[in-house]
Amino acid sequence: MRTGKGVEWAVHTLLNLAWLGDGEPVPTARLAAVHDLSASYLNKQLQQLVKAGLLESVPGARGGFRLARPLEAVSMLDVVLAVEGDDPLFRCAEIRRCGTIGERVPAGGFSRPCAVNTAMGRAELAWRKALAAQSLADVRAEAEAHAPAVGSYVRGGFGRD
Amino acid sequence: MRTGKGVEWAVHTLLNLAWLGDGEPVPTARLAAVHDLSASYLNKQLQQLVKAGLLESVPGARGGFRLARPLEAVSMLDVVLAVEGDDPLFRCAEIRRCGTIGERVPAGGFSRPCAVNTAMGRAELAWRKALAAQSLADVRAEAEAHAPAVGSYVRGGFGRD
DNA sequence: GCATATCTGGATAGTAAACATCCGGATATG
DNA sequence: CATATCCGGATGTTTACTATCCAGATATGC
Repeated sequence: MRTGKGVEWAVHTLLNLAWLGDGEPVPTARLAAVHDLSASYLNKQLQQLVKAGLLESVPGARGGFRLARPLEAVSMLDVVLAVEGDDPLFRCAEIRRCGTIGERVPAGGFSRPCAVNTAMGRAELAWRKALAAQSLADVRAEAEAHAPAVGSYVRGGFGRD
Repeated sequence: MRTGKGVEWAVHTLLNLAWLGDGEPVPTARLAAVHDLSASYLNKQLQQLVKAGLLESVPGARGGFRLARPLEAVSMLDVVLAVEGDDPLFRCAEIRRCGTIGERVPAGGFSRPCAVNTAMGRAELAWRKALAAQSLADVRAEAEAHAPAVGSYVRGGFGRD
């Protein structure tokens, strides 16, 4: 059980766009080149970010993607939900009611909640809260704190992270 | 991204064994029958629980599985780690250093930590703490709180949940 | 208007992981 | 010895993830 690469791709790409600074749209091909990613596939992830309102896309020549909001206004949870969807980490299959012996609940349902599902849900809520508490600006700040040599960022050629 | 069914199977099976009460080992076939699960596959999950020290197995005729410790001493995290392994939810592919443009780190590595990985790791820690804070006894209590009719539990034929 | 560059979305294919079954070997019961 | 069961490896099935490709729409610049 683990998150897909899309999350990593998306966060780094959003940070790259912020580093670039100007509001000029950047095409997928250049964003992909920064980290040697598949342009076609990265594009699919970016489309998800557009749908979620984190990016704006500009079609046509000289088009591309640009941030829809500042990094301060984007949480890690926003990115994860945009890329992975908002399905729960734990999907309760309700096996408790499928038994040949245990409780029989009419197909309609209307039973009390499954305690296992509730417990897993509490943990997922903690995960989401922790993700929501961290903005991309925080992540950028942390990355920079480890890299005091700000001058080493390659502007125009893209920095790293 | 989601947890496998093994977690749900394992938790319900552990609760079933606790409801049974006596220390007699219960064979996989009966445990599987309670929830209409595949006996062969459930057995694989139970083997993981044995390795993790949550269950004891008894080979031979009249053999089966029994709890290795009381529910109070087993956390939801114990079960999740036993079944799913302790790989991180987010696996950092270190794409930040793979770029043709960005930072070049000698293959040896020795760079500062990836801030994206750190942020995701914090969220996972919150998830694990929330799981560790809930014991199977808590889950059982919550299930029973919703089902005041204790007498409805089918002893000998297994209750539900 | 036209050639070019780019996003959009669907179709498709490849790969990895999860899910599930089967079987031979070991162990214990009676 | 016949039976019941756990154990672990081999194998097959299904699902999700990863990745590619192409036709269509849109915008730029000449």
